[in-house]
Amino acid sequence: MTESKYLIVQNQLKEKMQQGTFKIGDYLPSENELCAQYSITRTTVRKALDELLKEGFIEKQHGKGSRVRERRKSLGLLTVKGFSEAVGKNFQTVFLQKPMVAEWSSEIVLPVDKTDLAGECIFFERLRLVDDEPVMIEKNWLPERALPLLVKTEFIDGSFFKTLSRNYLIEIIGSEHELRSESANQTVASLLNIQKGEPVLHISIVFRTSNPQLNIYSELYCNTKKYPVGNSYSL
Amino acid sequence: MTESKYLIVQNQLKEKMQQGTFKIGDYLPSENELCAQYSITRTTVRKALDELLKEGFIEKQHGKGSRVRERRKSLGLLTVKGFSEAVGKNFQTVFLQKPMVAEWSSEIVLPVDKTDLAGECIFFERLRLVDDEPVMIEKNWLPERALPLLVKTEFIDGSFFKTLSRNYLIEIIGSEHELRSESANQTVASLLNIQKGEPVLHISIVFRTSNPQLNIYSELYCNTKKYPVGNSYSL
DNA sequence: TAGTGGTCTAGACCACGGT
DNA sequence: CCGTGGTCTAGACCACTAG
Repeated sequence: MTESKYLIVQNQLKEKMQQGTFKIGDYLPSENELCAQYSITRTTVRKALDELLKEGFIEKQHGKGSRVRERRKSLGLLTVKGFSEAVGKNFQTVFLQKPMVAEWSSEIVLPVDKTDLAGECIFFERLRLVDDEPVMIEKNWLPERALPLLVKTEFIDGSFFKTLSRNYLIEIIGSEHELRSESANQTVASLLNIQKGEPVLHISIVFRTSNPQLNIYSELYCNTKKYPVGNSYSL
Repeated sequence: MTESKYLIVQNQLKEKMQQGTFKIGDYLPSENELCAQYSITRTTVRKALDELLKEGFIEKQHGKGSRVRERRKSLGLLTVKGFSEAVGKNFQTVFLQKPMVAEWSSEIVLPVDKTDLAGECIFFERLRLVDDEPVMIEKNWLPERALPLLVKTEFIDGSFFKTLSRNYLIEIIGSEHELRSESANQTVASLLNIQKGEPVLHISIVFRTSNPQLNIYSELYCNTKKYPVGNSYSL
């Protein structure tokens, strides 16, 4: 089965937006121009644009045109997307602890599966910075049996999720979150370069993956003063 | 301007689903049957069905038909599930301010549409309690032109979203969030019955609805000490 | 007024699901 | 096989935006 025409148009436009050929605020070619370019009818062009609209890539203005929408700039978490993909620019990740075998910690807020608790645990911890300012501490625990080689693996582009997908063909299929506003303790405060007692956003997550053996437990501590945590949902 | 044909079909089908003429799991009339019933072409029928699909009312099965979907799944964060559905038991809602005409407030964090700002604004504010303890302040702003009668409307089961769906046939189709951990100011602290300066979770939301004229702007302030904000995501 | 997107018609062929 | 939804064509007219 060959790819349908509207999908070709849709994906080519999407690529051009992601690659910067069409920048935020730019108008796409008009529907009639796209018809000509691809030698297809307006119905088909509109189908492609409707999909892009639905996915939040563009906005339409009657009488004017279709424009590339502004993307969310904040930390876009609480979804499947990790930090690397979410933040626009000037971000940096520092390992406070590279993946190592460790104990299951009582710091994990959400309930840990019994079967996970029964086995070994891998732990790693990272500090996320934007413009050289620390904004988030990220602690992760996961069962060793699911990813035995992780301790020796370099992360692709510094992204854990990308590494999971590329090297292990594992995808995130769901997650549970709990959010709390807390006063920073000494450790968190000094890492985030704030005063002890200042409010931080504490996010507890369990990621469910396409490998039923692999749950990922994360505790995040965010300084939201400059960079609020963002999320957007469509459909 | 007269209502477009696809909107007529869409809304009549929606009504029949809400009134139980079509129940969950039922197949809708086929596209060709709908064409005949309304004396319109398939393109127009499909436009109506596509909208219902987008809003989560139906699911389509190639070769079989369009079926009334099970209830909406939980969406992004805090989303469509308002407080009423989200918390298990022993909860209570108190109006601090019933819907009234007001000014667009600078308290709204996310950008307000120009067209919204140009018109009147309706505001209402509620306090949510669990076991008689206040846990969340919820402030809402929305354009008056979209829901002119809201100021006189009683909410169904105390739920704003349920009222939107049943009385106005409007569904939430997307949302954007920003989360911050903040120190409570005097007003927030006294309403939540905590000390000034204690950390609170501040959530800013824009809900997008199936009525393009209606965006809902919300600012939430949560005491997360006992009741963290939860969320789960699937697929 | 010219160009844009919004709606709609009346066809056509294909791919999928069940008989 | 038939009926379903999925894709697509080649037109048409309307409503909105802007010069």
